[in-house]
Amino acid sequence: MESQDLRKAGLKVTLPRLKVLEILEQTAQRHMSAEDVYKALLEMGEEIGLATVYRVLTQFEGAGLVSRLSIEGGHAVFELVDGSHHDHLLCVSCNRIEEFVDEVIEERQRVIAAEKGFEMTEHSLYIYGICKECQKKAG
Amino acid sequence: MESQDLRKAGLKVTLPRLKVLEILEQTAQRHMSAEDVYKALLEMGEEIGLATVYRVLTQFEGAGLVSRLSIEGGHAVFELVDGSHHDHLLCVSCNRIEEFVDEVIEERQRVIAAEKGFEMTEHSLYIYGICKECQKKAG
DNA sequence: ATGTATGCAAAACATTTGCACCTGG
DNA sequence: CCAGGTGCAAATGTTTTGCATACAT
Repeated sequence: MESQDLRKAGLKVTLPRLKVLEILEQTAQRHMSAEDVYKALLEMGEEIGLATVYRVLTQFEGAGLVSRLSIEGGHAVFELVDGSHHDHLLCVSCNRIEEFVDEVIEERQRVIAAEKGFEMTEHSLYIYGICKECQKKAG
Repeated sequence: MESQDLRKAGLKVTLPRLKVLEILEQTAQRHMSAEDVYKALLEMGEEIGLATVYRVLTQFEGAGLVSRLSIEGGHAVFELVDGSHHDHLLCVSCNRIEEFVDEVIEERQRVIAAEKGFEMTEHSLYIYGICKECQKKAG
């Protein structure tokens, strides 16, 4: 029951919010831009404005339901939060996104922030490259 | 003689390009947005259009003279390339940017990319936090 | 000369906002 | 009923582009 998630997050349970959450949960593609979500809603037959999609995603981010990736190249990409922190590997050729966790890197980041006198609030790590499939295609 | 750098990069030596390069080299602030560079040019009395600043910075990036940081929050920031790779620490309160290099992280990234079958082309790592000075101010 | 580079204004783009209307609790 | 949510269109902020003019070689 997703309405619980919304209520828990202090958000009124409305149709647009439920539908956006549904899209994020049910779409195979785990990482979606606001535009992607908007298009998915249209295909689903829901008449929800793009501005609302942006508002809802931003609220979800504030509520910790969703996190926003800041990838190179214009538009933001969102993913459902599943509790576990992770970083991303992006294929520059096919835009596939994979996730990984590396405790060694996490620890080094803490050490570096401490050395520089920073109180770390968050961090973002993206590795860009060409995935296995695209390497094959390119010969 | 900066004109050499431009010629070496395959760029015709023009006044706007020389001036932008000069700003990047002589400004205390190592990390500048296009707008920052544009304002610095105006203060210097140079009548160079913002569009040109963008074009020049993009060409410099292509030529490897400059690198573009993709920081959260809208506008891109540029820095002169000095040969050494490094990552960044950003203060979310005063926007100060510090640099660091960590060979352990570099190596782990290579390993992770290899494990996932990616041919790594580049990576970006930003640690966000509150710097020492801002911690003091905030009490 | 002549192929590029520049300046300006307009376009493009992702995202945000103002406001009248609608809706969930 | 009423605070809060939504849709639409217009505004925003950054970056890009078309085109006529100016410049480097």
